[in-house]
Amino acid sequence: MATGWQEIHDEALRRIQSRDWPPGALIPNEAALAREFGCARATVNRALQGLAKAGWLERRRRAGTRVTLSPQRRGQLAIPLIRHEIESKGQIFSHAIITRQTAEMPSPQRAALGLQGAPYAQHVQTLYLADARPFAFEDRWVNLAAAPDFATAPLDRISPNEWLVQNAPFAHGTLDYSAAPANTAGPHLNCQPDTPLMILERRTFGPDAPVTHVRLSYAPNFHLHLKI
Amino acid sequence: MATGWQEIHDEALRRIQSRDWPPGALIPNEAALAREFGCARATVNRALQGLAKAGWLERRRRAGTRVTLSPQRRGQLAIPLIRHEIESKGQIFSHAIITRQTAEMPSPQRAALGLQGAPYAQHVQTLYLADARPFAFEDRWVNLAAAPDFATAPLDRISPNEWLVQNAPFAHGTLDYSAAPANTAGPHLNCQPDTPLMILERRTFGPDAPVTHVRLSYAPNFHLHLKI
DNA sequence: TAGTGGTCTAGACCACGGC
DNA sequence: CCGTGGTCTAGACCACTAG
Repeated sequence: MATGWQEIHDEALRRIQSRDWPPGALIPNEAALAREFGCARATVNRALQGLAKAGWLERRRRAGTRVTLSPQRRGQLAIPLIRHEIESKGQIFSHAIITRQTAEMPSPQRAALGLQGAPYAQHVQTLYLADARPFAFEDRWVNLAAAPDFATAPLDRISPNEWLVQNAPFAHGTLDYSAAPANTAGPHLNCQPDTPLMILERRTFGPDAPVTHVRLSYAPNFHLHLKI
Repeated sequence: MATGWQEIHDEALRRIQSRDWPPGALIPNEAALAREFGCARATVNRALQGLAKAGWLERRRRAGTRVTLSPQRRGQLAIPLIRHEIESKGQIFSHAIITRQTAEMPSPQRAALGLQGAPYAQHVQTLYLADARPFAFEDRWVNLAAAPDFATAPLDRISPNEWLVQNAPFAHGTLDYSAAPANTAGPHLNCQPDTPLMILERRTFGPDAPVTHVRLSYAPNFHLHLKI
């Protein structure tokens, strides 16, 4: 049996899920619940704020707390390093640099990152392997203005993915998953050009400037798994 | 300029991202930070708990608070109703029931839901449309033992998706995205059987029993978008 | 065992926003 | 206006665990 604010959290969630507090209903205010549970109002507040953040409740000053009408569930998607993703399955991780060159960033990537002008960038194609079998093919452009040291990073020893995580901490970014034919990534992943693959396009922004644009083609049978 | 616990949260995050507090480092304890910011320890605690929950800090009693070595970013993936997903893009939502019949649940779905025996279930195939164009094709099995009223749900007026959300609140579930050829969903989505599609397999469990298994084939060009 | 974070309390003030 | 949730405080006790 839980005690403290978690107990109130769990009991409130039970009442919501059991429709004891039906969707859209106003629930008792914090002071009333504090009396009911025999605790301070702050303890109730903590419990209810958690439920509100999780989407079960909607709270407004003066108007009180209501059960969300159609709770929109949120999935927590962990974005691990590819190395960790592979090692957590008990497989051996390795990577191979296919091409690496400094060049002007092409238009599509420039546009995706919102870059003006023609910034110099480094283009790296990398194959990630699990137990020496292709896991994903990565086509990456790095804005050298935001991460100048990347030009001399020892990518034979540390993958571009991991180097950037460790050396170019970022503030925010976007992920975009879609399905597409393997096309030119096919040969690297030992599949036909028309094989459906999961594609991840990722844009990463530092505090001041865009850092990198990545297109990652996962080998066939890749699954993106979430719990809700 | 923020005030209160958010100010401390933001300042701490700035110190982490700027490597003022480098990865792995021990940061000052709560009492010291409370003195620095001129506030109560509870206020510092609230700020740091938020950063810990977001993965930036690791906190342990007696050992203190450390900056996470390789912060694993988490994406928040909202799981909207398909209707809301479409309407939020300014399109008109509609749906059409393709098939609907009560039958014994087949093995793959039974296994996915962990069901023993041969429970009766309802099998529904639904096409979801945005502006009268195919958006997704759904193949769903509903465990009638967990949601008996589904057998008589007016699915011509409310989609299976929405009916279940409103009438069979669930405790937890799993989502599984992958890429696959359209196959038999192709004709419904106006594409060739070999067109790559994003597939969502979803399992939903109520407090007591498994509720439903869904395989959703999204039309071409569907993108799953996340911010991190 | 001693230092750290986790939590609770009783009270207070404030911000918001129905009415 | 005034009831509601949001937050802060000062202090207290507890749970955990490194040393």
